Amino acid sequence: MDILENLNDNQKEAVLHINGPLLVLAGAGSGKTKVLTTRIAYLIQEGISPLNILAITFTNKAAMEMKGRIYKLIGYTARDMQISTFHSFGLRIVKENYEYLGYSKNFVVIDSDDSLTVVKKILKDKNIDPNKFNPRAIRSKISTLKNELKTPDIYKREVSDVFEEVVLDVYLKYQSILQENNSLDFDDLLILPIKLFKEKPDILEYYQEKFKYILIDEYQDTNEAQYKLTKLLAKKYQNICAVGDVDQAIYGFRGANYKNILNFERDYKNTKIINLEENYRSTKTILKAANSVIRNNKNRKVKNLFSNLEEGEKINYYRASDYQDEVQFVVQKIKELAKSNNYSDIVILYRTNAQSRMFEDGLVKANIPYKIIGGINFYGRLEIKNLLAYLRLIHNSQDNVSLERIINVPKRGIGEKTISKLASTADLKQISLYEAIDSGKELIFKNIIEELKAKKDTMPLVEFIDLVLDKSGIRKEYESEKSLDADIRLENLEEFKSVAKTFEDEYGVVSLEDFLLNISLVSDNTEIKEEKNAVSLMTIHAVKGLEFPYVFLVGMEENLFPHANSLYSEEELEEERRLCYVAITRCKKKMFITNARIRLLYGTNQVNPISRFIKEIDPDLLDNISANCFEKNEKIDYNNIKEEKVDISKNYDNVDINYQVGDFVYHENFGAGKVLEIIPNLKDPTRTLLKIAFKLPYGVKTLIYSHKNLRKV
DNA sequence: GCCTAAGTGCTTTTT
DNA sequence: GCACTTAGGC
Repeated sequence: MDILENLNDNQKEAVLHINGPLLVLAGAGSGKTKVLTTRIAYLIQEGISPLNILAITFTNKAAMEMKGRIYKLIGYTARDMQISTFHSFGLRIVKENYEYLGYSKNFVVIDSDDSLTVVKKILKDKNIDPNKFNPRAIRSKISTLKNELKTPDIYKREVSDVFEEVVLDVYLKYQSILQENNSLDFDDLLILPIKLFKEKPDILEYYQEKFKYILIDEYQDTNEAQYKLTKLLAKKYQNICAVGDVDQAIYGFRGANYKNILNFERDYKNTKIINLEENYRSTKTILKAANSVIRNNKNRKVKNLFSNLEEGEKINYYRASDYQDEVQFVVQKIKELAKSNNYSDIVILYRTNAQSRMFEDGLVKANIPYKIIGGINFYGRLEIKNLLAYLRLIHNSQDNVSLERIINVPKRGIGEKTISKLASTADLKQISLYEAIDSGKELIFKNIIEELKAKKDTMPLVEFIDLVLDKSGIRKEYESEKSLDADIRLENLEEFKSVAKTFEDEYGVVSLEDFLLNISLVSDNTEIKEEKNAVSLMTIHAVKGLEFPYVFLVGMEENLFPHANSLYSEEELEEERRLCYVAITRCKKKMFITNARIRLLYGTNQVNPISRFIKEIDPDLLDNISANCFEKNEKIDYNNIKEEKVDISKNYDNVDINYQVGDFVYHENFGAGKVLEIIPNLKDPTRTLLKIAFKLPYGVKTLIYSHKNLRKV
């Protein structure tokens, strides 16, 4: 089989380039993954050992996908090469060099939840008011600093206000706590290898020899640490192939710097640059829409991405009355599509995870199978986190964070007092909390852990997990509760066992250590419940790299998308726009864009303007559909009226018009309505409220509202 | 130490 | 709407 068969000239050129730096600027849908995978296959075909190849992606999903495609091309010869995310690559390096880095063998990797817990604890110990200094903000600042490779020492020099002083203070303590607990956070997985490589040239050289051929996907999304890490590794042989697209840089918020890709030529002499500009994915209409949006970014290199596919259908744009209407529209359209397509051809994309729930409800009611990708993490569930904390503590008794989490789970009558007593003993003797336990109810707990510790290597993983569930009392607690909630938790624990089972099946006998380390980097639960034919729901960030024939882009309102937090920064706004570009370019055949006139957000009804991104799309490409309103003199069915208040705090306007009950009115956002009641405000007549019935596509809704944006008809 | 009720503040996106 | 925190009664 000729692996070069289906490539165009530029793609072929990229594949055939073996030695020396190569930069592939690959527009959306231009066959980027194809180039990467074929190139790897070609390298191996040309006699380069798979052991010498390192390919780095951003998500586990992308890594899996890439592996699969290479296997398809050249079979399992490819098994020996390293395809992983930056973080799992970092983990590998740390695992191979933990001693030099000052950790012991049973180190654990903590997730961002745990690191937040650590920050909160530090604030408490230092008597810093978490209401004044937001723990999340502090954690995220520390993470940013770490990714910028700024140690506390370096940061000290630039601290300029109280918040930063607090950050510095917490940062120092945070690092020492992690070290004491023999645990690393995600950021350490990038920084520690860099530290190692800088301090130990011989070790660096070993890895340079090992990974002579390096491929980096989504190079525009690398942050300082990732950039440094690659640079160190590629320095000797310069056989680095970076693939990326500046227009798809969407991780600025976590320190990614798209300029890394622009500087590639400067960093690596004699770089060969290849542009991939033909899009094989989307119809002309969709590509034009994407281009018309991204064109509004000032900070970009103009490029010419084109499609030779058919013109295609126009983009459907539906401006719904409210979120329920928006959901109904989407559900309706999905039903229509499902007549001649698979559910798996359809994706619903939103800006924030919080938006997923209402679509989930709608799909459940309509009996449409769906899967949510990302969002509330399987491993983030309480029962799973607790079980994991047990496993971690059994594995690493230095892990104070895990101990505190579960010493009283299920309830054993151990409270704050006992823990602080333990903490002071531990502090005094310079030992861990676990080691400090010597009496009382705590000792019973310790004995359970000791017993489990002794058994951990004597049985298969799944059996051991069962044992932990039994001995800890977790299972019994949920079983005796007999509520739906408890049943779900038990089910999740069973699910966790099947994760372990799959892991064992794949790798043979595995140690608790390997299992824990492996699991710490898996964040998305997509692979756990493999639903074959289902509509996908995910954030736009999560959809990067994927494609679907039918795409619903929902919630296209100002404040939501672009998100309220990014409205005041040109940089962030451009990132939002790139995000929109990513969303549109996922679509192969037909796209649907929706928004809602009233949106239930944070518990109140809000009214948001239409997203600027919709306005940036050439109107000729859009097919507008709007919600119907009701006719003058139409009878209102008062039996089925839902009454809702709109957040009217900003909506007062001077009142000149005298409305009367029964008047027909028209409102910019809600459409036609009828005045049902006038609610006077005696203190301030300009603040008179009206109770108005508005007709929405699925029924009548009553809103209490001011006069703003309202007129008589 | 546990439980409940009431109060508070906030929510972008991910490894 | 929610998760999270706090106060107060048991």
